[in-house]
Amino acid sequence: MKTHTESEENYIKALYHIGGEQPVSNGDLAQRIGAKGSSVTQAVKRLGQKELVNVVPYKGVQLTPQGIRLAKSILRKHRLWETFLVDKLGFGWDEVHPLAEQLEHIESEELVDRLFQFLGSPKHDPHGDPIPERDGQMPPVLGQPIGAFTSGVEIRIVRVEDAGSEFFDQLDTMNINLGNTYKIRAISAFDSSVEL
Amino acid sequence: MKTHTESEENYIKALYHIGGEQPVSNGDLAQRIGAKGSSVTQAVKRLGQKELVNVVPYKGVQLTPQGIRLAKSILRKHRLWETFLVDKLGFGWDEVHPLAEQLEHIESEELVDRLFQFLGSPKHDPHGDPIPERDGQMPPVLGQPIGAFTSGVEIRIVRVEDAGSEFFDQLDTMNINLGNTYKIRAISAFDSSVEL
DNA sequence: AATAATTTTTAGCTTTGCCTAAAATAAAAC
DNA sequence: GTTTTATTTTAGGCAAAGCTAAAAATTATT
Repeated sequence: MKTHTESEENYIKALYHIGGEQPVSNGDLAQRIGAKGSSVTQAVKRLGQKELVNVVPYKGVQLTPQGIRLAKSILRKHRLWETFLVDKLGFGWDEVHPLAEQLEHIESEELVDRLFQFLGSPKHDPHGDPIPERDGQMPPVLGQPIGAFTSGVEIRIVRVEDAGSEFFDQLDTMNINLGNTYKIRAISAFDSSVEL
Repeated sequence: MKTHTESEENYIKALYHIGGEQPVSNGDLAQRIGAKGSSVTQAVKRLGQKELVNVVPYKGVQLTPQGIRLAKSILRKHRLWETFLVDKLGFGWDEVHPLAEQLEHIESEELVDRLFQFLGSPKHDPHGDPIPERDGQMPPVLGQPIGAFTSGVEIRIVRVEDAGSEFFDQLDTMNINLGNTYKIRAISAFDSSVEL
């Protein structure tokens, strides 16, 4: 596995995040990366030459099998580091993302393997998201969307999907935490917001 | 504390390693970095504009107080990560340098503080080198150079100075390890090599 | 189907960081 | 104290990544 630049890895990650194995538009990618469309056009051209993506001009970009493998290995590192930061260093689960974003670019197979061991071979990260295995397999996603439940039912929060830090802050001030159990008190018919 | 590129940090680190607070020649720096002299000239010019070094053309480069502070903070991170890799992940003390070289560029004061705590506030890294404190103070250097002892004396190895991996390999095959105790059997008058 | 609006690409510029080759300066040797 | 040698700097190139502004292609609207 060759060595990639941080920027390249960020594109691969973004691609996987937005579209998974499906094609993604230039615009969506640009927005996610936080760069202008013209920069993205160039970037994906470079990725295309490295066989990490297939590019159809004016149509979209799609990860190749190689690209998917890389994306998963980055995700694996990201989620392992998040687990480390929370479980071992005592960070809050809602403040580790930016740090993991740096750590995920460290390259060393052995480091990842040892970290995995050290953390007790976790299957899910502190947000409840599945950690890809060495071979790219994905553990099952935990739980069900909160909208699947009805009023009065008791639920335990096992996963909070990727969201902006404002949402995390809100959960924080509302004292809602992963792992806790709540009872659904009411569900707004208007905007589907849930009262716990 | 602004944010610096990885390359910049590598120059600062190299400068501190070769010359400490003293000026360093373009050539020495080039050799250490593994780049050509012309590249170094440019690089130090950039560092000069950021007030990290003082440059006297044709004469040498010297770290400013700011530069020294940065150098120490990088060294602190480097040595803390090495400690982590050895103490927690079980790496050999002679194989962690390249990894620490990547990890030392992760930027987060809080991460460093928490890591320090997690490791039990260590004063020295796995090679026996002092870990700079938060404020830049340096714990005392352990032990004395092996040349300071005479034949027949019992010594314990507490520190192995920065050396190439060939030297580490040699120690490995000779079964010499940090922390172990040995008796000096003979000292060669010819090349000062020591038999343990 | 033709025009308008949106999206994507191309063209050209900027910075970082490295390179080679040539010019300038400093150090060493005669 | 010149001259030769070694070191350092300048000049000009190249690749990665970003930008803006203009051109081209696609999609949407009448």
